[in-house]
Amino acid sequence: MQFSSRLNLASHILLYLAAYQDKQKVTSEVLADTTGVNPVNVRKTLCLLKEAGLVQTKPGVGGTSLARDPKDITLADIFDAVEDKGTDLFPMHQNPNPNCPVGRTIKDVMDARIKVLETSMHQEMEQMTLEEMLEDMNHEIQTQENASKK
Amino acid sequence: MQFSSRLNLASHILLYLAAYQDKQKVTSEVLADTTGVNPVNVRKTLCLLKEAGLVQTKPGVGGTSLARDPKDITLADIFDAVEDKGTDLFPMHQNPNPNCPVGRTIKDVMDARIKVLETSMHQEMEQMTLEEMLEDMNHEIQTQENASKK
DNA sequence: TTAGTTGTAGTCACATCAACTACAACGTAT
DNA sequence: ATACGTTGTAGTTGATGTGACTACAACTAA
Repeated sequence: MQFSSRLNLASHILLYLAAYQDKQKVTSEVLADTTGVNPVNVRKTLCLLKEAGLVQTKPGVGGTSLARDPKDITLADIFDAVEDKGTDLFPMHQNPNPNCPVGRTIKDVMDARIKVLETSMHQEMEQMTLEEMLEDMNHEIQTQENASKK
Repeated sequence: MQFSSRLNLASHILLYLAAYQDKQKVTSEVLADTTGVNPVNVRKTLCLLKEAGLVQTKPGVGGTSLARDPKDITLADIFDAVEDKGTDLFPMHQNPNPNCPVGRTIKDVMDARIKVLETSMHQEMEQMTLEEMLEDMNHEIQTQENASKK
């Protein structure tokens, strides 16, 4: 019915890094605090981001930082890093009847269309950079601060 | 991580109806046979399709038929009928820290982007009609038959 | 009244997810 | 050298969702 919350979690982590990595050491404990997610799960997600070349971590000493400039990280990169590419977005029911013409061809008919949907969604995500998201976030924070001053 | 198989199941059912409803009485047993899915679950999906005004069923006597012309049924109609519109495609992690500027704003930043993705996918689905899918399927069946004759 | 069907409640097994415990491996500071 | 804080990872637990299935009331035509 839906994806895991990992895309949102990973985006949260990367935005936090973009905003704070120069000001403090960002450990999995720190990220667990801002995200409200268990530090172990933070580390699991960090592993996926590291494998995808989006962050660097320092074993032993601790701390994580972005491996690329925020303008060179897109939501598609994050999606590909944390979502399992092997599983279909819309899974087929398992045993369509091969003796029925419809049962025999349904998979091909649906797969072609689902692929279009996935490609379209992926292309949209490629247009969304972390830098842009950071700007949006800062603007949002400004708006909130101004509102609370009044 | 993924949707249920209901979109594929519902599409299978509607394609079967489009192909066979004039030739035979299509009961949930018949649909269970072509889809390989339990008749009870077929009926549950049929209920959703009926509520959405895509099919008609005859209680007592039995049998299901399309309530609209295949060219007036899109994949978006089917999606809306069987997928729960209340739940988000990408759920947010539950407890982002409200005392952290990033935790406070992450939901707004992500929601805006996810909405773009969902809208884009929905618009693609609106372009895909059942009639078109039926043509594709018939073409596929033809291809298979020609291949097996040789 | 009988037969076949729909509509729906409820159980079961299984898979996935996220929280969590536990601990080995690592690197720095003292 | 060793103590400390951290990462990386295995494994358990509880919650949730899915699909197969049983059971049965309600319905309609013959």
